[in-house]
Amino acid sequence: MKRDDLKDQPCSMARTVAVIGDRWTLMLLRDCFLGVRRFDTFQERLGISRTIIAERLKLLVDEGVLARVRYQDRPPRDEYRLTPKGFDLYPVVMSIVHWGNRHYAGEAGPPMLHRHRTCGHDIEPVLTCRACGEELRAREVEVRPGPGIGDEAAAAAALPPRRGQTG
Amino acid sequence: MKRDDLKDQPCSMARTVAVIGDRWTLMLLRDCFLGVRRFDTFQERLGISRTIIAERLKLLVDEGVLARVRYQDRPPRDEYRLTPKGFDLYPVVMSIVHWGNRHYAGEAGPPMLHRHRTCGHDIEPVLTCRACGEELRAREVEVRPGPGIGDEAAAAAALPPRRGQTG
DNA sequence: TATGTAAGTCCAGTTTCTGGACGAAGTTCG
DNA sequence: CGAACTTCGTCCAGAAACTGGACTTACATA
Repeated sequence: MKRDDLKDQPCSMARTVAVIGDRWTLMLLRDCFLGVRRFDTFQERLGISRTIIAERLKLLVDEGVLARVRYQDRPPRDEYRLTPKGFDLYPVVMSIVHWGNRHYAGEAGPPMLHRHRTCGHDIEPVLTCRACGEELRAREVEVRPGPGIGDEAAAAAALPPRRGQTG
Repeated sequence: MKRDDLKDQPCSMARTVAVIGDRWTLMLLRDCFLGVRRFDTFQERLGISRTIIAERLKLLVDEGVLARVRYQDRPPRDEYRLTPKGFDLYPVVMSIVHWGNRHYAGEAGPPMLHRHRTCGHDIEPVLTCRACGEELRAREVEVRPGPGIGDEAAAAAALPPRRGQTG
């Protein structure tokens, strides 16, 4: 398996990971949700090679996660903005942040605080089922091959033998 | 910025990404939630170098995401199981899968289906606020430096100038 | 004794990532 | 005008990570 092969796997996790499953891409997305839009701001905040910034931003634009928008003409300057598809990544980003808060905050507490404007409380995010509103727990979720799995061989290989929670 | 520097950043996203922000680590976690526990099963399903499998599993064990548990003595054999800390990653994994289902499912539909045993419905996961139960949207979340940010310089650098949604 | 299984380690070649210099296209300053 | 500045990148050579495949360990079975 190579990096690009992930895109072609009959697995939504693999396909997503092919796009955003990379240290710097995830850090770029964090900054996008914090309102960063310009190349140099990304570069200064991350402190990594401009090559990588350019390459990752290009990938995210190609995938429709970010849009390159001209914000002035003379001289021509573009900025990078989250598309609706990009905004859909908010649960991913927020879940990652929350896990870090829970397991890697020091004595003092979390480095950043999140407040829900609509209710005024500090946020503890919970992943719930749209249908019943209950919190989703791995053990209460049943996974099975779906219509997009491909052929029977793929379906057979999708789940490991004799067990199953998620995927 | 190098890979290991992420661990020391005053940012929960960076600290989490330092542990799980890697293509193969994320794919390993997918398999863990599907019930895979053995080295060779991971290797066969992912089709990548055994070196990488060993290295990533070791990292996850060192970080307390997986536990290495002996399941037979003669010959000695260990398996890898999610710890409670590892199970806490379920929202991360499920959010990633859901984004893939939403944006990368083909005509036929998603490759895998998830059913909520407790209510019987196919799952659409939603990230909600524990306090008010509403769906979390980036624009309704206010971010500010918290107690664990470190010094004032860190707090000033945490948010980009003049904007802010998440982090 | 030969073969098989589970869980790794080791190695040399390839690919990717890195920091730092450089380029392009326009504006502003003196 | 000409020099310096801005913003957004590209280019390069060295460093690091990833790759497939062979090898190792420690038992079991035939």
